[in-house]
Amino acid sequence: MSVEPNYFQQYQHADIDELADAIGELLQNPITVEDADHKLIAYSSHGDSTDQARWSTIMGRRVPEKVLTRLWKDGVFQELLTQDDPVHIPAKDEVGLGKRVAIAIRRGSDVLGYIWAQEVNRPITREDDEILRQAARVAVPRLMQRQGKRKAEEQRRKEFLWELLLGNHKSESAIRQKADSLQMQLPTSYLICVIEAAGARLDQYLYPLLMRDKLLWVVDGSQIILLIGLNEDGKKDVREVLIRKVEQFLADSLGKLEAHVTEGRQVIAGYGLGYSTYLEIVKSYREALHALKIKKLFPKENEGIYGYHELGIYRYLLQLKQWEEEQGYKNERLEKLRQYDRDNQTALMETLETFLDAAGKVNVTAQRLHIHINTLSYRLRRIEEIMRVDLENMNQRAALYLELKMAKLDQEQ
Amino acid sequence: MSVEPNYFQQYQHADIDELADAIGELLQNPITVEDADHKLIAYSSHGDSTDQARWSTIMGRRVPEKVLTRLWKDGVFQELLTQDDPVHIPAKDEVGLGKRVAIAIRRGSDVLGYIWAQEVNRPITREDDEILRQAARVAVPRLMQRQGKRKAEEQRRKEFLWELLLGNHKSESAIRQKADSLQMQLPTSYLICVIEAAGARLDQYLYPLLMRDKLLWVVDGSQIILLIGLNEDGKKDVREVLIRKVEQFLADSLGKLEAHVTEGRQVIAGYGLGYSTYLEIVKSYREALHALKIKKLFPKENEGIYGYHELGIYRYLLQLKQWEEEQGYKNERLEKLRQYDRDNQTALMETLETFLDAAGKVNVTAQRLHIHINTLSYRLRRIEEIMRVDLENMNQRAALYLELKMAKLDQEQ
DNA sequence: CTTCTTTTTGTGAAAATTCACAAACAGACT
DNA sequence: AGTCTGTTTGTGAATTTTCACAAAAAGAAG
Repeated sequence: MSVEPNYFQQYQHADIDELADAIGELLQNPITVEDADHKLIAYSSHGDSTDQARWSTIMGRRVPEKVLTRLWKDGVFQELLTQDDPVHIPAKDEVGLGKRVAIAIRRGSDVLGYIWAQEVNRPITREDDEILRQAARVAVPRLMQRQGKRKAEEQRRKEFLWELLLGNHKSESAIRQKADSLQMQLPTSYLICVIEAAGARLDQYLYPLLMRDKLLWVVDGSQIILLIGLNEDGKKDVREVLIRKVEQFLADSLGKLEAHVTEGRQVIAGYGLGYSTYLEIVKSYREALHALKIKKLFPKENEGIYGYHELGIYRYLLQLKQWEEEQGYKNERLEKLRQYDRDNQTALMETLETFLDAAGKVNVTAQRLHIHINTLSYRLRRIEEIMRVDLENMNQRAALYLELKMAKLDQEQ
Repeated sequence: MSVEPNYFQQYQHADIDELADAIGELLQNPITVEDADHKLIAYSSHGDSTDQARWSTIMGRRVPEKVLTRLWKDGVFQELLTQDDPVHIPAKDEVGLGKRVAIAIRRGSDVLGYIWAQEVNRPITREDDEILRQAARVAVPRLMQRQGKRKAEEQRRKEFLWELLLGNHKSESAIRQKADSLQMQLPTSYLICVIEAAGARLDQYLYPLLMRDKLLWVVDGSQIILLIGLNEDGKKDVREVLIRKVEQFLADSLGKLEAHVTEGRQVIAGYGLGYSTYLEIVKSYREALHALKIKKLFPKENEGIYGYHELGIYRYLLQLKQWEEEQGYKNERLEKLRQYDRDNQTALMETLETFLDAAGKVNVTAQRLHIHINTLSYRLRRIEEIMRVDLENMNQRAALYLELKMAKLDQEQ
């Protein structure tokens, strides 16, 4: 293996624009340098032939939204954010983007910006990768200064989010003012989503997602807390559709995440209701945490469910349980059935739970239990006798359902 | 109408035994005088021919339990307690009771005791009634002295019960001691039952019941609070059977009471769980009151239900409602359905409630609503669309059921 | 081993549920 | 008046549930 030359030795202390020109000379192609927020930082002056995307970027001092969206969609940024090597990108004519190569400028796990090299004068091959790698390294100190400010601001924003989550602010207008002073534009509507992973570094894992949607987020131990905006354009219907869209999106990506990361460790997520005033962020946060807690306690029962409002009776369960304990209420019916099961080595409790879970449908229940329908019918009659309940009565059935799930709380945990 | 003679003019200040003899002389039959607790107070010395019942009463200084039970069963005491006239009682040979006439000795609404006149030497006719009426009046002062003591004791017992109900005692042994000092034998197990009637004088109405079972009771405004004993003879099974018996009895008599007294005013009743230690009497009382409260709020839903343990989900409802309010949770689903009903003049809410109440049975629901089954099926599909719920899912169904009943709380009240 | 109780499975007929499809009706809007 | 939408009712067939009755299997108790 040959020793690679040090392409940018004389540019260690050069201006960032000079660096762009130098890369452009080496690759014989137009170069653009952006920060992590895709704001233009420098560009090579040499190139005369360029594409629509680069032209718009330079004129607007930022990469057009349309282009960014497309690149996120195609997974280009996901690649850039997770690897050190340059990424070769085919042309995307619909958004006026010619063929090019890009590399992330990174320091540790932080991405400070990107270098883009367009392919117009000559193709950029794998041999050129080292040039870009070195260029990315050399660009780091230059971007650090900018990043420093951004980081500090980011930090202050995160602190502000914590204040909001903990309910430290007492007036909506004060919140708006502080948000303005931090140059944050709070979404008109929002919800809080909390994701928890036992050992994984979630923020790293979620980086593409966080960057793409410019989400406001903070980390708390093994949890990451996201503020997700629901910007309503106008009518109420729109807002509802939007919420549902976000819910859909969350359910999708959280589902994927769960499936993806489950290499030994567990990922759980939950989100609260959507609100419009930021005094209520405390509620959304509390709701998200509650959903998370319930999902930990009843993983199977709440598979595919993330929203607090979707929890159904589980939303009440902990509260009810606590209340029962305070009152010192002892539920004899369930205990009697459990005792019967122990004495006779039967499975009436399981039968009852399956039956209730199946909303009283006998064939479903029998199938799930792998028993004959008449066996089920016999068992149900037996259960009614032993517990003295009427399973046809909705009040009793619902109460039993609640009691059963409550009982599982101290049984399994 | 002829003026009745004053039969007992010279006995106004005579001894109670002399009075018994005097009545015996007038009626030419054996006489027995008892207090309200059926303890023997006096008897005529004249008679030589007597029956088994009277003999046992005199020898035991109290009317045998067997005889009392029979007389309660046959409604004799109910008559005696509620009317001023003598009651003519046919012979009840099975308990060794010959034909006789009895009258209550009463002062105001209080029954102080009874005069019994056996019919052996000559029949006692309607003409003799006035003799017994006057005798009962003359006997009053004599019984008052005894009654005075009894009343004071009764008063102290009632005060003690109040102390128990309010949880003023901190140790079980202290409770037992005080009970002993008041010569009360507390049942080994018990439960608290509360009956409420708007305007009626319940204690008067329940007098026969209270007297018969020697229940401990206190009055609180329009409520009467009963301590009902569950004396278990031995095994656990027995206790359970006993509790069920008492429940049956309560349900029966309370049902009758409700049906009977509903001349404009409402009678409601509820009872708590059965306990064995008297520190827990507070719980049973609170439970009884809670059952009462729920029955007021949901009279139809809890018709024929009196026990706290039978309330099902209603047991949780108030607590949950309060929690929801504290959390500031707004239920949008139900509101949406209500709005739809308003906008389109439909009855989806009623349909949903009926469906849930019928435990998801379509034919029952359709019948109750007087609609075609397909209409119901259409409406249910509509409800699922509008509310975005899956009525087949037990969790959602139960949650909806709870929410619906909770919503009724602030809707109707 | 027999007897008794409890549990499981089977059969068959009546009743209820589900589903697809269609006709009729009412109200709102053009 | 015609159209559209939402609602109600009807029909019929496949499927499911309910109920009564009975036979078999398993385990405990004598």
